[in-house]
Amino acid sequence: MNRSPDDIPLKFRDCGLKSTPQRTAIYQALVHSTAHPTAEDLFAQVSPAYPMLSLNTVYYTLGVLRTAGLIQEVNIGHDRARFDANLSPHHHVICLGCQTILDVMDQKLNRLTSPSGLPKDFEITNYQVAFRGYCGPCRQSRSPITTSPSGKRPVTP
Amino acid sequence: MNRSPDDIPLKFRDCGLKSTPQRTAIYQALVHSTAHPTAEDLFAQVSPAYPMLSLNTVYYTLGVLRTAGLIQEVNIGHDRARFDANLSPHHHVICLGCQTILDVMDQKLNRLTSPSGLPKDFEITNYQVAFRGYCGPCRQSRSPITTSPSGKRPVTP
DNA sequence: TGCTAAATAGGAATCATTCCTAAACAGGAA
DNA sequence: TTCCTGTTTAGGAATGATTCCTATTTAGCA
Repeated sequence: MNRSPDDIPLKFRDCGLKSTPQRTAIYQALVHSTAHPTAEDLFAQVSPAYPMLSLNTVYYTLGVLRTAGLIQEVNIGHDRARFDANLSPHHHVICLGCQTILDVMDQKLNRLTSPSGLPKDFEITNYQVAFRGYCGPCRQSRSPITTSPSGKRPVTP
Repeated sequence: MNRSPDDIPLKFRDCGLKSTPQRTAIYQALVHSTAHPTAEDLFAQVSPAYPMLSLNTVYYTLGVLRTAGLIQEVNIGHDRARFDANLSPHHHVICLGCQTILDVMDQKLNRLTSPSGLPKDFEITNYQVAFRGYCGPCRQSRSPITTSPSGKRPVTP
């Protein structure tokens, strides 16, 4: 029996989730994106095909998918949640200018050893490296730094 | 001339910031904490000494200090911002149970090389490793996993 | 000592996210 | 196939962190 990795309804059933058109569309949009979209982004993307779709449903669905382990939440700031259907071990590069998130699949980074000086009973389940900086276009338009208190600024660790 | 690292008004002036009692108290509270407090935490901590203090001022002050490079914002989720006055290169261990953040000063982690497969013109200014898992107490009270859609769950990278 | 721009406090506004609820629906049982 | 039941959906309202607006106060310089 041949189960394609793109058979989303099947994947849902494997996780004990009901398969609905909305749910499938939302998950599919996320799987086909590398942009780490927000709930609103996904809503905008799926809405045309499902005019009755509610943003609520997007949030609910993302919660269900995350709980099922089919997607993960990526945080680059505290402002809004972004999501990623890429479950293979990977890390992120974040542009502080345009907030773009790029995936980094670098095997070296997947072999970091547990850090020293940790409480003995702390159990690490996973880790992620977040590289921050500026992409080409943002580097250029960055000369006149507007230093408003609200403006984000890079701080070297 | 001897300038103590604890002379906060002096440090403020060095950064071109005015020194006010509220600002000093907020910064001092953050410097003396390793708990990565939220704005509200700091407000609660400083409030008793400054009953007229407004939460607004805490937010404004944190923005100013961040822009000045005296503190950094730490994000463990998108829910609320947490702050850190520890500017030496370090990383974080986050308990997914109680949301505690521990500092990790591990020299090995400060020598990661730039990841492969990055656009040539991307300029990395800093990076941070976030280890996630469960501290001792939270490991114990975790056996019956309540899998509600809203509940956070670890996802191995 | 006076001036001026920055800082403060308070209230209102914003916006992502969650909560609540009734109607619609998927998937198993009969 | 049809029925039943628990899940999912949509919409509206609520929540809560953060920001905006503004008048008053204050730090630090001339």
